[in-house]
Amino acid sequence: MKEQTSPDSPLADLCRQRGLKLTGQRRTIAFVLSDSDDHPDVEELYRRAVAVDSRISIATVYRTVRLFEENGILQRRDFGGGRARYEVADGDHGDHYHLIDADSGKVIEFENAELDALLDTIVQQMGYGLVTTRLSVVGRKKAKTRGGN
Amino acid sequence: MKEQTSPDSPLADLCRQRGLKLTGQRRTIAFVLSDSDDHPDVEELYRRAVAVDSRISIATVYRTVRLFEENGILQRRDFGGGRARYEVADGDHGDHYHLIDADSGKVIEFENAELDALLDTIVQQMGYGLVTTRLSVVGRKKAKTRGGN
DNA sequence: TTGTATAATGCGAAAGATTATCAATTGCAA
DNA sequence: TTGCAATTGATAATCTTTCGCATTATACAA
Ligand SMILES: [Mn+2]
Ligand SMILES: [Mn+2]
Ligand SMILES: [Zn+2]
Ligand SMILES: [Zn+2]
Repeated sequence: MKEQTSPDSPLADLCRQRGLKLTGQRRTIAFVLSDSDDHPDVEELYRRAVAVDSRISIATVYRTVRLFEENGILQRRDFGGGRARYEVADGDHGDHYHLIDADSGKVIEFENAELDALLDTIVQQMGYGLVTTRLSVVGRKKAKTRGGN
Repeated sequence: MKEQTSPDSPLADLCRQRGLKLTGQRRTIAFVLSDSDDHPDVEELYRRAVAVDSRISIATVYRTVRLFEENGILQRRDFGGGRARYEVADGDHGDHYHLIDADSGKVIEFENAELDALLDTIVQQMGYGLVTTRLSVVGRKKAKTRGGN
């Protein structure tokens, strides 16, 4: 008789690899995260998790998100607005950056090797080793056609 | 008979130029800000302001800091830690960036024209005009000498 | 499988930063 | 100097996140 409420997911496996106890709630939150390709805040994660398994409290989402971040499974982002937002940590490949549409708030990801290198060089020249880069740019869509949307 | 508690300052002049009513509290906060070359949070600004003129409440510091930011006089910074930090807005010259020492928390400013240009180019190529750059890097001091401090 | 030690959860309270409320005060234009 | 809208101080409210603690579930050994 199966009782498992949420399927396993890549993040659930990561959980095990880190030796974290895999509770039903964590499995559900891991599933929701694996299934997301945006940058939800805790409130939004909670909504998505409850839709999968209603036996979850927001306190556990807060706790799990923190645990996952401490274990390198999640990355916390700050796009302003006063609440933390989360996404699955980049694997091996380089970090990515975020462009926020000033009008819509939409978040657009981008990678740029030159930027990676330049930041590293700058920090090196200042006598430091680069630990973390916190970068997001806010932009406004250029009107390509007159009277454009 | 003079009653003016705080001297005028570059920021106080800016206040007038923007048509903002120049109250005693604002003059004091403007003076404190002009006098600072670091990145104080509101609590710290409050301390410094009270040292100059005790007739100031923290609510007014919050209000003033917000007003100044909305008027381009101040820039709000987020170095993590949950509280906003402030500094006088860069005048004409380009923005600067911040390197945070991972161990001491010390904030080191730097400018880099190549970085300015690269960010602008990247955003342009994505079809946007650059509005704001939010960038800070965390670094750890390289040991230059063995056994170094 | 069953039992147990331990870690995790749910719920509400607490904390910490910032904003809102509102009566009293003040800057400033007339 | 007056008048009045804008600002202030004190404090309550709000918002996000963390804590405390009794209850429950997981991992693991018997
Ligand atoms: Mn933030
Ligand atoms: Mn912050
Ligand atoms: Zn992203
Ligand atoms: Zn600075």
